[in-house]
Amino acid sequence: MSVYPFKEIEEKWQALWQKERAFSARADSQKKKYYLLEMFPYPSGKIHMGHVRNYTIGDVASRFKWMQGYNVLHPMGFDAFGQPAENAAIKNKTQPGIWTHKCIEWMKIELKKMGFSYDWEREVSTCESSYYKWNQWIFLRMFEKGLAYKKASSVNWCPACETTLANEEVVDGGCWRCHTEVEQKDLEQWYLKITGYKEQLLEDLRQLTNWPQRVLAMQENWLGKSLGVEIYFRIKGQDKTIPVFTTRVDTIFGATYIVLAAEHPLVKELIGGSSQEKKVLKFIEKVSKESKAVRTSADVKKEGIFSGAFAVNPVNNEEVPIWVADYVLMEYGTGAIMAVPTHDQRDFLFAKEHGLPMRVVIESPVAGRRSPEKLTEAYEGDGIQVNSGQFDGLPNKEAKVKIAEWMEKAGIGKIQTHWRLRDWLISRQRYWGTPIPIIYCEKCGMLPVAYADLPVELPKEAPFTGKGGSPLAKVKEFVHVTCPKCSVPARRETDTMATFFDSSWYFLRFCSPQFADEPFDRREAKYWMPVDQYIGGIEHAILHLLYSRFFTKFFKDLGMVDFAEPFKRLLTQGMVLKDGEVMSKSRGNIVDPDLIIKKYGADTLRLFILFAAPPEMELEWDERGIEGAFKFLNRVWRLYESHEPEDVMKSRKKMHETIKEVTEDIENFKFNTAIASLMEFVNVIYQSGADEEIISSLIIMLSPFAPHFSEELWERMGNKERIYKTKWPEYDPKMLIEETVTIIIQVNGKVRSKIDIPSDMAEDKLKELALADEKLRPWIQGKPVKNLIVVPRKLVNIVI
RNA sequence: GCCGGGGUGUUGGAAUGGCAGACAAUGGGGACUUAAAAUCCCCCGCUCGUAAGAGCGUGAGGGUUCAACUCCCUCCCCCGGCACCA
Repeated sequence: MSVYPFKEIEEKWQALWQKERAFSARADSQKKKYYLLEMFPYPSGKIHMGHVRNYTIGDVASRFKWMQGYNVLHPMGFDAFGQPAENAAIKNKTQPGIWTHKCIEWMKIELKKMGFSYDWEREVSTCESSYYKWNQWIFLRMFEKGLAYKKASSVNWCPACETTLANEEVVDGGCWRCHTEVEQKDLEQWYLKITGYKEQLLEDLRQLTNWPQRVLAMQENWLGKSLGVEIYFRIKGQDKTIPVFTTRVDTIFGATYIVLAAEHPLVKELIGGSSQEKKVLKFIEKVSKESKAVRTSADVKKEGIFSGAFAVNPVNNEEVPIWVADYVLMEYGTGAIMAVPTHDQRDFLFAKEHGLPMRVVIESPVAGRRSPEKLTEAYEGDGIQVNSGQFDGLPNKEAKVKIAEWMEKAGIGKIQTHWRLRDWLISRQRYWGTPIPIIYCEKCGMLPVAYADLPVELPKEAPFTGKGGSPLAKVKEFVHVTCPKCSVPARRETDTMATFFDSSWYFLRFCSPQFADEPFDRREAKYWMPVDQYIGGIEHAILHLLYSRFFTKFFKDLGMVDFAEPFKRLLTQGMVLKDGEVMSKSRGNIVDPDLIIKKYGADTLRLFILFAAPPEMELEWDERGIEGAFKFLNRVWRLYESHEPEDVMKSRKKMHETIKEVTEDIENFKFNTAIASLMEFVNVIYQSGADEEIISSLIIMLSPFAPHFSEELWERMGNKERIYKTKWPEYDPKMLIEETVTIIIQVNGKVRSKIDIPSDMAEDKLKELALADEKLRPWIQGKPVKNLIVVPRKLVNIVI
């Protein structure tokens, strides 16, 4: 088989692009900028198909924008801090820094083999002190503003990684990295007050019209804003109230008892001296030994005990018993609930178990009025208010608002907004991360490191073992400092920052990667930002994208940027599957991109991965598809070797059509159909021949997809200028106008005939022709024509 | 349960409300070849039919329309996010 010499060609052009600094970008206010960014990788040492897909999608867009005359910023770097490097270093008895640098070098080689058009002069690695210095700088600014703070609380703890985790890093109750079940631990830790931006984070989602719906939905879910009412239940015979929180204030008239969490501080006061005291205390002790998981598990029976006290429902002054139960948790809401057994399934089960009263207050439009005794489960749906005083007869959704407003006015409740979002825990008890720039002095307390003293360098060596707390705490030279205020011996903070801190602003650093005064040069950022197109995996839909949005809003408040959202458009590419499953080491179904490059070349791999599915959809790996892409490139290669200038009118027309389609498709990231159009174009050229112009346009349009291949043919055709600098072709709209068009003729919407007519034929004439069509005779003969619809240049529908 | 995205040939996937299945993969046939591979050309949704052709067909059922994969309603299934959050 004679195949084109892809190996030589690819090596040749990769070297030339590098030598010519082909894709280095410079801010230029005269030129329209385009900032194209793909999520930078963690330097594992090897690229996988997910990277190949992500970066190929970006590369096509980048090359296309260059050719359209944009000033393109297309940088690449490495998210280089993090646990895997530390674990690998432990395993291989080396230093994470050494290991990481090696990985970066290997990875760069692989990325270069793919022919990606990066501006390598802007490369950054987050593990360099020239980068993490600015993490510390940002942290200190946040500290000044009260947005970085330390507090003791119950935190997520991964016992395998021996470190804390942010809420966003807990997936299905397990560590996002190693899936070990996460425990709760009481620790004093550093937090970032992301909740200070919750309203904006939610509000600004509406600006992000070019983000995928599902990402917006996931972020909205995560922020979790819910409207509710805090209701005050007076305790009978006492001058105290119990606040409860509800999102279903429409069911308040059905609240027949209230429940306190076992840990609720009021419990002990309520039972003091009562006959119930001993029993309740015993119950509390029992509950305190149960884990949260058991208490909130759906299949474990809810246990509880009557406190002996009563409260008064403020809407109807009804006395209701106060219970203590395990299914109510102190962490949620106020640690106390109003129980509406008819309209909340948890309360229903509890009430049945303990023989508590029930009252229906919302009538289902389907089932109608039912007595509580007949209920087999709570009705949690919508309906009409009953037994609800002046609100009877209202739809519950309406009543919800009215009741809330009425209660607030009467001073018996307060409308409240609850959020799911919690502050971001950033302390990690690991070595390979940015040191938190804080000093503790026995006299002066907690002090920030002075800006002039940044960076706080991560010591080159530390006794990291993955066990036994922060490794930095064991490095004496690191820990022991003198207090910057009073000069007595003091010690440094020894936790490091979560690595998501590093990646929350790297897109800004790329604008001015060597800038030495601040994290980024404001003027450069003003020119390049926001990112016009961001591309990455859906797995970052919450974590990284939410944190980056938060940082951007913070920079805006500091006056460092003048925009609130960092990423204008977002594309989340689908995963690469093999045999219907995600490619992963543990499944053993990985296809190594390097082997494919060796066998077929990078251009073939790029072409296949773009052709096999639209970017945002899952892609099933198919070796035969690779063959197909390879065959296509060879077919184009032979075309160049032997094209004949025959009667090329047909090919020329097709050329203009193809330019239109490919241009529009690339703009809309529909690369699979863009490639399909190019294949059609080649098929037409095989039939009808081509001249220089036609071949040139084909090669140019192919170049974002298969850049080495196209560059080579372009040169062989005698062009001096590189193809990556060539102007993207434009089509002539006149060439798209057909002289004759095929008209579909339908009878009652079914295709019965087709005719070719001059495209400028008058409508009346067309109608006449259509009605006279021989093929239609059996269908319309003897039947009156009721209606005749003509869609110009497309079809005629005869309604009979 | 709530929110979001999907469901089209043997397969990956195409179709501003206007010829369903572009382009490819698989399969079949032909040309070239001593032969094979490669290459070039042709065919390829299902049913009936020698054929011409007809009927059916985009998860199911309704609706709107001259015309529905596309818009509306009800339902089923798959994927993802959130969830005993009061």
